[in-house]
Amino acid sequence: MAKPKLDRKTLLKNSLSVFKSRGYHGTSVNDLAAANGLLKGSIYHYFDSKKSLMLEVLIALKEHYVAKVFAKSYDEQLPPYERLRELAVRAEEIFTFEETGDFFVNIGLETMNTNPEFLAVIKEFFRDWIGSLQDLYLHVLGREEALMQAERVVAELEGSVIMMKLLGDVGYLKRTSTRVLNEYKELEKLKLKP
Amino acid sequence: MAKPKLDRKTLLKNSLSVFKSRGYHGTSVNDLAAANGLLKGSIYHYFDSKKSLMLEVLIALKEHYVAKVFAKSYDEQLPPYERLRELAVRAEEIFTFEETGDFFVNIGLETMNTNPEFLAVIKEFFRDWIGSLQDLYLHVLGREEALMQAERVVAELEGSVIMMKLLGDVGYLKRTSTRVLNEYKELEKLKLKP
Amino acid sequence: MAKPKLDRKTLLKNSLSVFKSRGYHGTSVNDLAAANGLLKGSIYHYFDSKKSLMLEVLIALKEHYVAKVFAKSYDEQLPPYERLRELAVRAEEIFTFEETGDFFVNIGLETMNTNPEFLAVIKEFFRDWIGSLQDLYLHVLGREEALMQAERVVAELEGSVIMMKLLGDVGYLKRTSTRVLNEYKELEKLKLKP
Amino acid sequence: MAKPKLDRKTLLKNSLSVFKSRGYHGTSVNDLAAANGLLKGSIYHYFDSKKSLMLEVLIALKEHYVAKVFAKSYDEQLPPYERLRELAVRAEEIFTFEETGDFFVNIGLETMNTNPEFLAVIKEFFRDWIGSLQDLYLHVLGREEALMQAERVVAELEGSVIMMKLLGDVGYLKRTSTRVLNEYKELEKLKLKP
DNA sequence: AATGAATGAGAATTCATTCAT
DNA sequence: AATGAATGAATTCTCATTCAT
Repeated sequence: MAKPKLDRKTLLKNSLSVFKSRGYHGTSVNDLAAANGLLKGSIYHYFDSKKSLMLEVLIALKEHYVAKVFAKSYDEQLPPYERLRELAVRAEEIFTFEETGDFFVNIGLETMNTNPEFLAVIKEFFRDWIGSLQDLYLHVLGREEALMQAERVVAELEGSVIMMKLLGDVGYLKRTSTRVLNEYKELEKLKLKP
Repeated sequence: MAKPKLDRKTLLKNSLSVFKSRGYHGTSVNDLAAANGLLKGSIYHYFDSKKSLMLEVLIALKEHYVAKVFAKSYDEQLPPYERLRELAVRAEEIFTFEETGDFFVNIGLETMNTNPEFLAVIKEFFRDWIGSLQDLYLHVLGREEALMQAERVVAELEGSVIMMKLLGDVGYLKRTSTRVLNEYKELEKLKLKP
Repeated sequence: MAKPKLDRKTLLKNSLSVFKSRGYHGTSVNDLAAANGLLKGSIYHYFDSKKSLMLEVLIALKEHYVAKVFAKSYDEQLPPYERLRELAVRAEEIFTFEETGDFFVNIGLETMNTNPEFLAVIKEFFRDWIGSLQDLYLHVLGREEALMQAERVVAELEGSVIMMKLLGDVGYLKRTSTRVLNEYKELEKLKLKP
Repeated sequence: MAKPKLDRKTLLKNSLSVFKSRGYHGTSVNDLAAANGLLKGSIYHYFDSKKSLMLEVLIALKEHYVAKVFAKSYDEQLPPYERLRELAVRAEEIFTFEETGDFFVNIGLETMNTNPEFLAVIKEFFRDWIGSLQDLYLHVLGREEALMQAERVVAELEGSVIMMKLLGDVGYLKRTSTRVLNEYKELEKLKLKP
């Protein structure tokens, strides 16, 4: 009774979606197997442990963001403001529809004390995100200020997403990203005629 | 074998401190009993279940904030800016030293899907906090804008605390609260000479 | 549904008898619990792990031998030969009826590579046994020769027990202990008129 | 991906060496496959089950001893004492370097209660060994005494090997085989001038 | 012949909860 | 009130075995 040939990508995707809705501790290996149409023991064909599966999920997701989202920041085809706008649009989609954006925060907070190995990947995710934003802010601010601004924007977005989730109010994120974009425009103006 | 009578307040405090450092699922009833100098079975003299204990902890903590922190907003003895400053100072203390501020976020995110009964209390906490800030912003802004501003501030603070925790960078929160206070001052100026 | 109050001694005895007939790996925690009239999970009230239970069984058994059997060697009430005879009689009983004598060998061989912590206790058992025999041989031999003789006797007895077990022939042990006793008598004679 | 045709002999040899170092229960089918450069599923092309593989290993090993070692006893080219010496030398090599001599004892003790089918082969091994020694002792002793002496020697050797293994003392075996040879010489002398 | 996917039973262990004392 | 024994369901993980390709 073999066959269906489950490729790693789908497996990670299915697992991610379970982890997303149940958290790390709340997800059992049984849940993960079921989400992949397998029986409990069979998941160990693909992974050594629940821990290593989560780790791979985190890494894959992080890499997806780096390649597909944060990369926009460095797209020389577009003017900086447009790049920020694209980032913002993508972020909104991700957070609102894919419900994936706060995954790193959720898992990070939940497992920080019990599974520090996850934290390394999560930190990388945020550093990459901040780095890509800092790059955009360098067009309108000095090095030091650009970093602080990037950090602030990430914190604000994450804060918004969390409030959105907890309070069930979809407006938060929209308002935050609009504000960020407007502020960027102001900074551009200031830079032109100081 | 001192029998310190174990009043409800200490019991909740001890339990809170365990939940804080281990999360909900990560905390065992054994941990809770031990933190109170009891053996596992004995804690059931005080509570029906782990769930109901957590619920009571959340409620007590929320009420503590309402009475001791958010109340500052309505303290007519002080000018609005000073009230905000007091709130900010307390918030910083709470988040940085007591590590309690993000408790609601942590537990909320961890248990949202598995224990929705907690979410009600968590929502109340945030609505109260936002309400108290809105009251302060009403001194310098219209109703609608004051609400949005209050919501934004809470989101920013929570975002900062989370980044602080995950990235291990203590600066975030300090900078955020400084910024919030400065912006308030700007709003006060704007209002005086429009 | 609590009560029966299982004392540690019976628990160890029951566990020993399961380990004896099934070996370490062949014994499941379920077996151990059942042998004590408990359900699987309940055994963890008494022990941290299967490993630590086995360790305690080994230690208790070793101590029993030291106190109840090997002690005979030092009994000044009896002449040396009589002490050896008592030791031999007890050994025969132990090996033949209690089927316990080769427990240390069995477990030692089975777990040597996987659980080296057991080996320490097993070595102590054999060193104590050899030590007590050496003491008896000191009455008729020099220090060095007494040790070698003691080691030899232990090896012979263990060899006999194993052959007995594997080949199902009860004679082995009897013959070995008879021979050991006779040889001791010869040594005594030799010493008197050299 | 060399396909070395994997003849039965190598397969059994590789499997033996895994069983030797991990025991029966401690060896997984995966280990056995890996030791033969195969993947788990593939080993079932060669064998029905782990059990039947072990059985074949035991049989092959026993036959090897019969043909290559015990056969020495019947070598009319040599005087009896020399045959015993050759046997002793080979035994020492086997026990000390190949670590194979106690394999029958190890597996026998470990599986006696769970896999009695192995025991038959193990018994044959010992009976053959004893038989070959008895044949040598018939040159110097009567039938009954020769058997007892042969049994005793085997028991002593096995006992020595086990003590050697458990206590990590290499001297045991050497001393035992030297003693056995000396005693044989004494018996020869006794027979010549009674 | 060899593989790799899948199985399903069973392993050790954890844990919230109950209850007689 | 407090205890400690017991439960039983759930959890992570292992493993011998099967079978389509």
